[in-house]
Amino acid sequence: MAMTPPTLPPPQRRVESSLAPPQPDVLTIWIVEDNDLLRESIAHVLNQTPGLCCPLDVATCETALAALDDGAVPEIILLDIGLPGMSGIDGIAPIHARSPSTQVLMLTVHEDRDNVFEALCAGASGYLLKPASPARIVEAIEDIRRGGSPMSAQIARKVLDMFTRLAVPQKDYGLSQREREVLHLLVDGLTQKRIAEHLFLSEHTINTHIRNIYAKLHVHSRSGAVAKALRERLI
Amino acid sequence: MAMTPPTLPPPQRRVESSLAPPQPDVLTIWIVEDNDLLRESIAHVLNQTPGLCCPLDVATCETALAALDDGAVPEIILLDIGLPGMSGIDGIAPIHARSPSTQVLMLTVHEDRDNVFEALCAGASGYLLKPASPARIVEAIEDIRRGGSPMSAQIARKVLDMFTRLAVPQKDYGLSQREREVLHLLVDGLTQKRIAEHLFLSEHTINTHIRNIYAKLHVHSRSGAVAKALRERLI
DNA sequence: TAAAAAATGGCATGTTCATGTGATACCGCC
DNA sequence: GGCGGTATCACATGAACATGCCATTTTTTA
Repeated sequence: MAMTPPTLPPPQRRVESSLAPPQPDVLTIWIVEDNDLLRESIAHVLNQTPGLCCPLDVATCETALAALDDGAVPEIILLDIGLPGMSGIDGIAPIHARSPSTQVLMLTVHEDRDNVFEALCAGASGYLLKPASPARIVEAIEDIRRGGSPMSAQIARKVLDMFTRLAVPQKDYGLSQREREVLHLLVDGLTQKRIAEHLFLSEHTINTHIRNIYAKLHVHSRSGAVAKALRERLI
Repeated sequence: MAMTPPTLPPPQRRVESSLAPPQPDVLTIWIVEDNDLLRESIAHVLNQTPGLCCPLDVATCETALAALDDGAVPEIILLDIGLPGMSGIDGIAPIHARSPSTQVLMLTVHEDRDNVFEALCAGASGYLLKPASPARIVEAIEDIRRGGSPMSAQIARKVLDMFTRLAVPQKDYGLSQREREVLHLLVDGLTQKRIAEHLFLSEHTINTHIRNIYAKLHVHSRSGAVAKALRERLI
């Protein structure tokens, strides 16, 4: 089991107040992994690496969440996907709810593409295959520190596919600059009068623009224009 | 300049009809790169690698498109981002228009994140930093062959961010079944009257439903309801 | 430089909408 | 049995909208 006390002393002060010289840019990393050996070995690797620090390693999401509730804010959490109780995937959202700045790096045995992908969708910053060499672990953490998301090419393709599927063909209806502007305000729900006020124009002018937008988009109502604008990302 | 004849003989038959023993799963790769030395050196690497074959290397997109027009279908095209004339990014769409199955691997000198990202959005399958070691080149191509998208962790994060930004939280406004039905028809641009006809109900009833929808979504107009429905995927 | 496109403004009219204020009826549930 | 939610229907009214038809000015483009 995890050797974590039910309640933690404020952990983020531990680095600064420890015996070691103050390290302003030491990365605080937690590990959530139910395999005790693996967890402790990773923790050891991290604590041996200059610039990294692993003050907390636990076996369940619930324990880690409790620690977050006590006010600790790690930069990174290594989170096993296949945990007993609350799974790693389910743990991502509550972690981010408690500490939005914390980046979550998933740990997974096999490159289970669906699970990894789901984790990334849930907000994970990347993943690490275990067992990973110490070098690979540190490399992944460095990737994250530099604002990257370590993942295999296969997973990257999956994310990319999902992304480009959402990217709509982008038709061009020949809207002018002004018309796009008015359309944007239409989508925001403004009335003709409000749009006129907002753009310092006559209400009649806006009316004309709206007509032209309708003609170009082949619609006959605000709803139609708004729907088309949002669906085809014209705004 | 590129040493490519204006018109090509059907290139995809060259492998099978060559002196070498037939290789059913040889990958055909083209290179589009204006640096002659680099291009030829990559071509050399590819042709030296068992299972890979580079029958065409050219200096401009236009030349490659002409070759595609002649009916050649490479599995992969290595495409420089910074080409004179038509840029690599602009070349992706016409390439896919001519040969949808061809995967495009971008070549770029510096990890110009915006350009690379744009290329991926335009349909590229990954990218390769140049100069790349022969091993790295072959590795990237193998990634693609296995259905992956080689990219750095930084770029992966960018794609991931863009993707998760599109994934909306999915709030629940407590809409009833009927209300969702009406909302859907609203999004489709129907008037109250039409909706009433469509559902065999009184116009008054639809009016009431619309009011209730407005109240639950906290909006005061059709446009507002439509915008919220589309933006938050309520439909 | 002439034509085309965009931006601005106006008047008029019938239509549709948003909202206030009702009513009746059904259904699940504590 | 009563209470809350849903679904249905009704009348009324001022506001907003869609559309027809028109004119002037500026900017862009051929």
